[in-house]
Amino acid sequence: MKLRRSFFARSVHDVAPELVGATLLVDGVGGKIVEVEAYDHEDPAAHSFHGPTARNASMFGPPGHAYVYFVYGMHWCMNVVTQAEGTASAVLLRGLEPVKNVVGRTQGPALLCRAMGIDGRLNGRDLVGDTFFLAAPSGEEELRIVRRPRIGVDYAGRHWARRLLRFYVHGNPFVSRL
DNA sequence: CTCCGGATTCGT
DNA sequence: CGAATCCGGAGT
Repeated sequence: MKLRRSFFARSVHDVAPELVGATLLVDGVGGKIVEVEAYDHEDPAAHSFHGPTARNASMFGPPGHAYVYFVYGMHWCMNVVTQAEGTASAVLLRGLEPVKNVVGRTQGPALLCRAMGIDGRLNGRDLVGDTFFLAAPSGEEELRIVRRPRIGVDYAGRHWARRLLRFYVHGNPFVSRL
């Protein structure tokens, strides 16, 4: 079942864990999301924390759209925008299990984007579409979800750095790190 | 306008 | 642990 707008128009804390197990399709390339991180609109680690800019504009846009950003001068990372338009929270995709036409490694936010052919062209694109969308988990398989602190956000301060905002499938080999 | 450093990855 | 390599955001 394709995920609808209403799925994304909720708190990022509800959406993030539910995205684990969902399948992402990008122009014929597909993979199952096995690791994500939640970025709350009040989180100092969120790119939206200091207000809207040209770079993070799509985070402030309507839910169910992609926020794709360029980092370290060489990598693309993709987020799924959640909550109401104007409330900039998003879910970073960090690990993906190849399902269809995926070439290369998918462990880590940047490798995932490279393997799926995701780059700046998809920034701001609607994820509730025909060739670009997310599908809910089958429901048949049992998913043991692990909650852990996020990767690389120590600068956000103890409180936010320690929060369990990283979610992944227990034991899945496509999770970026243990 | 300059400067710092990052939601990373890879090689040493 | 440092390099690669770009640009947003904060400070001067």
